[in-house]
Amino acid sequence: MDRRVTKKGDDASGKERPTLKTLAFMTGLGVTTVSRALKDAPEIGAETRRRVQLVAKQIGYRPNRAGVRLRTGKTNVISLVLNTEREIMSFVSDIIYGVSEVIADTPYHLIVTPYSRSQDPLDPIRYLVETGSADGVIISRAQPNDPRARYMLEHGIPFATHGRTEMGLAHPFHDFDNYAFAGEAVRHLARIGRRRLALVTPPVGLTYYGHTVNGFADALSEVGASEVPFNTVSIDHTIEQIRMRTAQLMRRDDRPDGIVSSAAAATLAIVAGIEDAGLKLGRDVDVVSKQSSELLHLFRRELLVVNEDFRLAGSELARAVLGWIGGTEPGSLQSLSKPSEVLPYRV
Amino acid sequence: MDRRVTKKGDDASGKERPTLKTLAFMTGLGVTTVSRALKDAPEIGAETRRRVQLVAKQIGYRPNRAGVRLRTGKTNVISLVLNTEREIMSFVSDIIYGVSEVIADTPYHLIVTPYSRSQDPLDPIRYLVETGSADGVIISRAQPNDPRARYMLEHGIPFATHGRTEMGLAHPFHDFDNYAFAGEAVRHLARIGRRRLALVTPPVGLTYYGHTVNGFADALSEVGASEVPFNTVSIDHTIEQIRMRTAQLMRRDDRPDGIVSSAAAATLAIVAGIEDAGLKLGRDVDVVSKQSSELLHLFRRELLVVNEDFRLAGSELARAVLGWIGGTEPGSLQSLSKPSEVLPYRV
DNA sequence: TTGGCAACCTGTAACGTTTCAGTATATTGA
DNA sequence: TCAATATACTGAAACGTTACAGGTTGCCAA
Repeated sequence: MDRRVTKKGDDASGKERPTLKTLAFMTGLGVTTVSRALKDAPEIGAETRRRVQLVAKQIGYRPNRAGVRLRTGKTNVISLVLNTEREIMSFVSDIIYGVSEVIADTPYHLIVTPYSRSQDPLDPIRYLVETGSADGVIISRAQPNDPRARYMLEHGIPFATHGRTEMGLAHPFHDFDNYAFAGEAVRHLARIGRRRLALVTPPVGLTYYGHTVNGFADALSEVGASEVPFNTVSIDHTIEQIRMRTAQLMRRDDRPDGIVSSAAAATLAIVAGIEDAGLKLGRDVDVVSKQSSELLHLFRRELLVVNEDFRLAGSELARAVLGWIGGTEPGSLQSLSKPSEVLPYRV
Repeated sequence: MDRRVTKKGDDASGKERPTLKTLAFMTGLGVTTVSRALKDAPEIGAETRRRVQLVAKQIGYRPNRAGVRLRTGKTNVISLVLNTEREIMSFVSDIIYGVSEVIADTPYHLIVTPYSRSQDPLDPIRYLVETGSADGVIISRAQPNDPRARYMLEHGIPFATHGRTEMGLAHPFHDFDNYAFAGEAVRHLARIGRRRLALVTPPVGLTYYGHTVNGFADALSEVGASEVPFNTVSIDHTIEQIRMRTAQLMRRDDRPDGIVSSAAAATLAIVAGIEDAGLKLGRDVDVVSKQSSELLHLFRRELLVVNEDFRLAGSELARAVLGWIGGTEPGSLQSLSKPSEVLPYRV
């Protein structure tokens, strides 16, 4: 079955989508000349160039992606690789929009490549590399020793990671300064008189787990507060688990009077746990939490929040991959975003 | 610049990605035969077919997308078109995962095509159709008279809408039964003694605005309760606006004792507004809200919720587009999902 | 024996693009 | 004046795939 409705020939009539051949016919030039004229090649006369570009614009010529891709191998695709189970909800939408903003006026398309719990996180990456499905890749949940980053470096495909790695290899990344966040959180709690602090960590194994834990520990000793260990949960646990274990913790005699939480969803559970234990937020205990949308202050006005902007992260990551694809030194495409101040309830 | 690192020739050695030519060389057959053997064409001998398929699997042959696309026009791409400003956060992530689940074991890729406030919603659709960038499209925020659906029908590109249209034209859709939701909500409120009800509607202009309003009105007269008009906001308004106007409403003498909310984010604002007015949820007023993740019960235990499953919506929409692409009658690819019961706080 | 036919396989062309290796014309240098 | 050279353009080939229009072989009926 031939997909064409009518035979086109060289006549350039009809409603078919224009190709280089159409342009060549209309301008009376060769296909090669047209192709080069459109990309401002120097060996094409200035007038010819303008003429071709004018006609191209007039008839709305758009290069055929399949043609380009087949010939050059360039896909004009950026792939965002996401974990279907563990990714934070607002992260997904914000980062997509952030990426979109940046690639909107480029020829790039964004494809979303998900993988699930059951799979090796390397699987989708291998697929992308082996099939050459993308010119660049964005991954999240970076690990200190990240096999995905290593694999992509080995195979020479440009990528950017959300979060840093610690492999001594330079690659683009964007990260939120979680060391600073945890530190600020501790200092703020200390400032309002809290001395016994607990931390609800990021998932063990991700790089920013370490950053957060270190920021927390360093600030603790700086302000002379003490830590109440709370290693039984991380923000990757379910709402129910976090809630239950927080309640357990808060019923103990040596319970904390301040908690630092690395994610908004976990914070909802933490607060529920606190209240399950019959305690009151703001009186018996204060909680500082990261959030990426303005919801926590509506939830409990007593919550102390620090904002992390995922849309910004998306934009930065997109800029970074595009930069690398465009030939910029990967080591220079790294950015770290500083946390906002700890914000108390605004009336 | 030629992208190939080494000249391949016909020798099938090296680390290049295998093509039909490679397979042809290895099996000693012609390229055409290999191509047909892989798609189980009847004019290929049974043994040859098995042999080719075996070799193909062994060396991990994967058809080149650009080749197929160029030759056949088939992109193997589904595009999800999203509004960057107005889309509900959890909607984006859940629907993406829902779609992904379905296309995971197909050759399809998912591309996300966003558009913003400033643009005509038809723009991205036109782009997709004109450039032939996708085999199928999923759109959200369906309107009774939806120019996007009309355009795609006219241009013969398969699509599915999240929400129904009312143009008398058959096309695939998935929708949540918001008429039933609003009705159930009203009946539940009546059952617990609420008589003066207000509705926070979906965005005016979307089809499900009408469904919701009608379900609300019909149930009101069924149970003999009265409506407190609250037309100054919809769930597309900002948190601040909803909060402020809810507070205003709740300070009036004729304030409602029951509110039905069409979205979780709006509900947070509504509750804040209620409390701003010095009233207490569950005592002075009850609120029934739709939600798509389990957060509202953590927020205020007194909230009454109905769950809407966006991941399911994503799966259904994907199945629908794929069905249409596969030749199924579009009119038969329609589904409506019934709301859960109104759930009070679970201990 | 021969013609016909089924079963199985093959080469060529085309999709739209870019690159390579030119060609034709005008311009320059001596 | 003639050759060398720069300028402006061109055709053919190739990327990997599929559709079309054959080609060979073997077998059977006449």
